This record gives sequence, structure tokens and C-alpha cells, in this order.
Amino acid sequence: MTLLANLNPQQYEAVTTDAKQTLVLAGPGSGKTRVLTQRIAYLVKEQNIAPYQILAVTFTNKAARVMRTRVETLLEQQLQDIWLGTFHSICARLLRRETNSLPYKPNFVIFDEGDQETLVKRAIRELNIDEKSYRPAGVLASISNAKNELLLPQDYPSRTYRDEVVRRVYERYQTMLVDNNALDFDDLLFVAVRLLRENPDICERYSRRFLHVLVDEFQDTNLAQYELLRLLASYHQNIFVVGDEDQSIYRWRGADYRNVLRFEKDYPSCRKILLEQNYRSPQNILDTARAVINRNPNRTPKHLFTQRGNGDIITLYEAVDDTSEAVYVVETIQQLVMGKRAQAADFAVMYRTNAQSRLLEEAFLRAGMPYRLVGAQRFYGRREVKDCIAYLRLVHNPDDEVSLLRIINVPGRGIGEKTMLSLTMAARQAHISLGQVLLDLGRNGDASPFWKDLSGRGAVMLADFGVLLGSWVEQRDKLSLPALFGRILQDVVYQEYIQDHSEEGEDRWGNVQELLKLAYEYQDRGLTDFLENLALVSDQDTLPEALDAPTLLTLHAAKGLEFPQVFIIGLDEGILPHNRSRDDPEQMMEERRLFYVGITRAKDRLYLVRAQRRSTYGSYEFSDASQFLDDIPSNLLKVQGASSASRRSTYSDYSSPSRVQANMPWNIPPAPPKPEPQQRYRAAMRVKHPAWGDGMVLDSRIVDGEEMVDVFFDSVGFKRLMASIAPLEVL
DNA sequence: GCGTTACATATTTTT
DNA sequence: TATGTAACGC
Repeated sequence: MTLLANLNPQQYEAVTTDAKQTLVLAGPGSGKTRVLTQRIAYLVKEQNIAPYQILAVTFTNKAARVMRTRVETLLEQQLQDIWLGTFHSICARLLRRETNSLPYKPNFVIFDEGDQETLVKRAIRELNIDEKSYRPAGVLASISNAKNELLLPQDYPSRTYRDEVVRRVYERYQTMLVDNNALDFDDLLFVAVRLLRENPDICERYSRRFLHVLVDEFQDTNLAQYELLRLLASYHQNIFVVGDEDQSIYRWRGADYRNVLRFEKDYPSCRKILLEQNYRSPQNILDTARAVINRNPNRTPKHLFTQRGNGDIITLYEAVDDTSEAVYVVETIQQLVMGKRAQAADFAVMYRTNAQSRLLEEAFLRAGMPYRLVGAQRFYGRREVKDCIAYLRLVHNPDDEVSLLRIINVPGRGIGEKTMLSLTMAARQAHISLGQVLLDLGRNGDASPFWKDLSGRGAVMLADFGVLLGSWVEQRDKLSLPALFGRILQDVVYQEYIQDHSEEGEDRWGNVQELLKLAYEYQDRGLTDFLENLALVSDQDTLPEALDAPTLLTLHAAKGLEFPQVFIIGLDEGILPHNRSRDDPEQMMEERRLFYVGITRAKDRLYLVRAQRRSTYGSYEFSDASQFLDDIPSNLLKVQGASSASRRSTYSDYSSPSRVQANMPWNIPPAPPKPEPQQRYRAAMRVKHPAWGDGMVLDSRIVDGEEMVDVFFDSVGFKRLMASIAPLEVL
């Protein structure tokens, strides 16, 4: 039976379990995706579950796509009716079907973070709140947290004056969203939860349908997502979640790894399965990872092991400054590539903050080496792209005031602040949206009831634009999507506006054409689908693969990926862990997990890099080594660079004496090799234990004069034993 | 209504 | 350092 071939016992149990609730705790590289996809295939093929009775949820479109393709390959058939997608796309789908029970029209739009911020800013201004002391981004973050915690404005606790302000802005912001016929990202989840909670019939309809609910990256769910899953699984109670607390790195987005504990509490009879065999990295890398993550409390201890042997030792390079840090990375890669020891695409360079990529890029450029940069400047975040989308969104949903405000004077058509103020007043008095006023002005010209409210010149300008908008709305369903798009671009002479004869102008027009090209691909699906995908699909999906070049990416972006050779740079206090996390133990734990995620991406080799001095906002500052480095046993590290040769650097004069005294492994001269006891066991030996029976030695090494043996027993799986006391018998 | 200058600000960012 | 925004003056 090929479907279940090549699974280890734990994976097999997870794939075929008949437990109603299953919690799979999957260490990095332990075949998590494999378990999930094979489980779906197993349900369909072996348990005769129809695909439409399955709900499978992920966090990223990429993960969803991978999962779908793999299941389709396993089943050798297309999965048409399965609900497989991201939390947000599943919710959007659900909400679009149920607008009858909601205060939204079916053509609602989805507001991204930028839209949210403009709307919050407007709410703050309307309420005459001081923008300096209540910065929109901060208030928005609080509102977002509230929604993730399923709190309505009226439920928002007001313990401080700030809470009170936030509550008021939240309330206003929320009505504005409804008036705009828009939902923000958090609403997609929150409104879906409320819909299901408040309409038991709808909840039953869906939860009856979903015989099986499966969830990926469960540690990253927030309360709203958890509750959504609970509701959707409420009828059959078949819920299968896969996650790893140690890889939870989105706490600041509301993710709460304690949902893992909550799950165990809510479903006491759930089956808990640990996937601990790692198929990615050699033992040295796993040991490094473990040394780092073991310092975190409140986690299920895991014993990651591999059959791949120890592998190379980890390199720690200490550069004099951040420029030479970047140069070290590039030169090392260059040498290995030129010596044919590796391919350029084998390498990834990971960092804590996007700003760190700049020096790397410069170094790569100087070396004449191509590279791939993940994330950073986002295609959909480009101004011209957002402008075009705003036009389309306005045509799709004329109530969308955020889009309207964005483009009403882009390109400039003489509609300024004063005109906009009178337009807003007119709209507010009539209790309709700005778009509706424009459309009326366009239709009726000086006969419109709004004409007189507006000063002469402004009224003409607005009416002119209203005519345009009206014609687009009218053509909306007649023209094809690309034709409509092209028509708008032509009507507003956008090309001339954007192409300002500069090189940058060419780039920007290129981006617009790129978007137009995408519109052609959506020709058959229409404007609604197009906009929804623009909102819910990030550009991580558009990144160019296939280039033989190193990848530059943040540690966050690295989750779920793997590379043969990994550099993690900026291992300094203040960078990793980041300054902003210093005061909060929870955040410090997350920084540690972030480091852990980075380490465990490496398939073969790991390089840790730091700089003694780096430029922060212009001025140079000395930095201490990351405290996380202290946790890595020195026998796993090979130290190179500035500090290993002579420690006579000015750096020690500036840093606190206690810090230098601290047991930083790379400061201590290599210990004279201890007389080591003889190793009795070697990898791949078969052994016998009186209680556990036969097993295979995976690894054996001397730690503090003791021989430690890792054995994988056929009966109980992985065990770590001390050779001197374990009654092991070599077979 | 638009362009200039001064000033504050500075993580991570699956959707 | 570099970037974006706000206030200011034309």
C-alpha cells in the first residue's frame, strides 16, 4: 500500500489514527506536512470520506497550495470540493455565502493593513483625539488584539484612560468599516465566529458538513481562530491539529501557543503524538537547536534525533563590524561555490530585521553575485499598484471611502482639502457614502441636490470625476476585467502620470503592466475574485524561484523552509534578541524560538555570525554577543574571526567586565582534550536492553567524560542512555 | 492646491 | 542614515 509506505511508527499512527481529536506535536523537519497530506489522502481513499466533507486550514497560501498538490498526487485525482485554504480565505468564502445574515453586502471588500491604518487615522481625527499621544498604528494594534480576543467595542475593558480612548476609536472604526462595506483581516475571523455563534442553524449546517477538520501550524492560531475551529468541528468533533510550540513566532500577531494546552484541556480524550525523528539536519545542528530551546519553560520536551550522524561542527564567526560581517558571508559563499563544494542556491542568509539585508545586498553586489531577496519591498505595497487596485476597488464597491480618498486626486485633478471637506459634509448630512454623492453629481450635474453644497470650482471637478466613476461602474459587468482596467488607466491618463521620464517611472509603469497581466489571468473569474485574491494572497507566492543564487530572508520568512547551508547573522544583544523584547520575558522566549527556527532550517551546515560593532541609525555602536550564544555548548562550536585570534580588541574595554568574564565559550581557550573513555558504541550497532528489547544505536559520544548513547528501540522509540550504567548488550 | 523644508521615527508582518 | 509625514509658505 504505497499510501502508507515509508512512514515511521509515529507518523503512521498520526496518519491512520481513529481518535476523534488528535494533537500532533511535530518537531522541525519531522515530516509534518507529510503527515497532514497523507492523512487527508488516507481519509479519502481508505475511509471513503468525500473531499467536500473535509476542511483543511493553513496559514499561508503557499502551504495550502503545497498541501493540495501533494494530496492530489497521492490520490491521483483532482480535489475539487475540498475546503482547503488559509484561515482568511476560508472565512471570506464562508462570509460571502452568508451575507444575508450579516450587515455587509455581497460585494464587500477586504481592507489590508494600510487601509486599516488610514481608517483608524480618520476615526481618531473625527473624534478629536490627539494623534501625537494616540498614534494610529498603536491604536490599531490594540483594536486588532481586541478582535483576535473576540472582544467587541462594548466588551473592551477600560482599565486606563488609554483603554477608554481605544474603545471609542474601536467603536467608530467598526461602524466606518460597515459603512464602507468592508472587513479588515481580523474581521474575517471575528465576524465568522460571531456568525456561527449567533446562528446555531448556520453553525450546524457547516459543522455537520465537515466530518474532518485538519489544521496546520496550530501553534500560531489566535483565540478567534481557535474558536472558529471549535465551532466548525462542533458537530462531529473530529479535529486533527499539527503544530510545534517551539516554532511559535507570531505572538505579536495574536498567536498564542497556549492554544495547544487549551486543546488538551478542551478535548481531554485527545490523542497526543510526538514526531521527534528529524529528517533534515545532522545531530550537531539538532543539539545546538536543543541547547537553545531547552531554556524555554512551558513546553513539551522533545528529543529530536536523526539517523544522519553528527555532521559538521557549527561555525561561529565574530566580525569586527557589520560591513565585514556581510563580507564574511559573501566571501564564504563565494569560496564554497567556486571550490565546487556547494551550489549558490544551497545558501540562505537569515537575519532578524529587514534593515540588515542592505549591507548584505551591497556586499553581494560588489562581489558580482546574484541573490534572491524574500519579502522586503512588496509588489502589492508599491504605490502605483495600490493606486490601481484602489480604482478597481472603488468601481467594485463605490462605498469604499478609503480607496476613494486614495485616488480622487491621483493623478492630480484639482480636488484638494477644502473641496474634500465640503464633499464629506454633504455626504454625512445625507447619510450616504462619498462615492454615492460623486455618482449623483456625475449623473445629474448641477441638478444634483449636492451641487449647491459645494463651491463652484470644486463642484465641477467632483462632477467630472463622478461622470467617470459612473461610466466605469456601468461598464463593470459588461467589459472584461482587463478591458475595464485598461479603460480606467486610459481615462485618467495614468501612464503619462506615472512615466516621469525617470528610470523609476519606467519601473513603476512596469509594475502596473504586471498587474494588468494578472488581470488577464483573472479574465474568466471576474473582479470580485481578482480583488479578493489581491487582498488575501501575499507576494511571497510571486517570488522568482529557479535562480541559482543565495536566498536572503528574515528569520520569520524562513519558517517552513530548509536550505543545505544556513547563515544566521546579527547574533548580538539588541538584534537577536531584539532590543524591543528585552523587558518582556514572553517576548524574550519568542526571540529564542526565532533563533531556534533559524537553526533548524539547516540541512547540512550552520554558520552563526556576529559583529563587535555595528552602525545603528548612522552612528557606530559596540555590541555584546547575543546571550543565546552562551547556551550553545562550546564543543559544538568552532570559533573564527576577530575574537578568536587575539582578544585585544577595544571591544572588551567598552563592554562591562562582568559580561566579558561570563562564560562565553569562544573566549575560553580550547580546553585541553580530556582523556576520554573508550567509546563502546557506534552508530548503526544493534543492541539489546532487558526492558526495551532490540534497538539501533543512532549516535554515541563522550560528554563530560561519560559516554552518552542515543538508541532507537523498536518497541519504545528513542532513548538517551549513559553507557556506564545502562544494561546494554551489543548484538 | 502644491512644493518645500523641518522633524520625528526607527521589529518581526502568514492574511 | 533614510524615510515618511506634517506644517509652512508660495
